[in-house]
Amino acid sequence: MVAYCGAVADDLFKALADPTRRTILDELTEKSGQTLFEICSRLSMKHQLGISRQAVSQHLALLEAAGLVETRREGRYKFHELNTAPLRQIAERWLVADTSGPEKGTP
Amino acid sequence: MVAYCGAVADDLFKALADPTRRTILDELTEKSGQTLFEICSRLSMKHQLGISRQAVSQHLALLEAAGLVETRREGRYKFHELNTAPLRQIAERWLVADTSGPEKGTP
DNA sequence: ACAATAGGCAACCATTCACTTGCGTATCAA
DNA sequence: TTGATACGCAAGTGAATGGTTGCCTATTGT
Repeated sequence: MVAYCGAVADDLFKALADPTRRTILDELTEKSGQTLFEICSRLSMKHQLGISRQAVSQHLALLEAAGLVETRREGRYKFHELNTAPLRQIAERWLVADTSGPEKGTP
Repeated sequence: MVAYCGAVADDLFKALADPTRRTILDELTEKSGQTLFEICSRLSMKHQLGISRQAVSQHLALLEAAGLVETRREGRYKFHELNTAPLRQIAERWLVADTSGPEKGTP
């Protein structure tokens, strides 16, 4: 089972590489099911991010491609919901059978 | 406690954004304490990565800056060891208090 | 019907990034 | 000492990335 090593993992890690996208995930964690404008407002108000609507839209598209965000349309509104499932693969890739702390200095 | 939201997290996620660096982490997971040339050989042999020594060195520098790799010199050899500690922050950031599966379709 | 709202598409620009190339330094073996 | 090994530093290059601007479509309210 090496599914997480392919292009899917690439999309996932690339999506997480940007601080703005991580902040969007934070916002969706706090309140899932927000519209584009709602996310824009929160980024501007709470995080002082002077960013255009289109920029946020592109970020959301990347997050959706990575499977971290799922969308649902209702009329002219499009709601964005967080999906944390892909995140579970990350830790499992390198934390396999290693529940101990970091063994730095040889004791 | 928002330490994982700062520049440290930025280094961490940027380090994980590259597939070659993730492969290096895989190799160090399999055998920790490899030298630069050893890593180069493995990338070339096992993963068919036609990449220069300097490129690998730069990747290792990034991984070290992210705290994922720690080094130790012995003579002219420099051994690279994996440190999985920073990875634990990732899951904790968005998987907080959500141990259930992904609730996609409402059942 | 008409205007306002919510969002999408595409081109362009500036920066960053991965990688190479070339040279330099330190350690070890002969 | 001489040469080979292991690694570091720095500049340059091409591609990818984040962001903006401009225009377009669809839905909603009056």
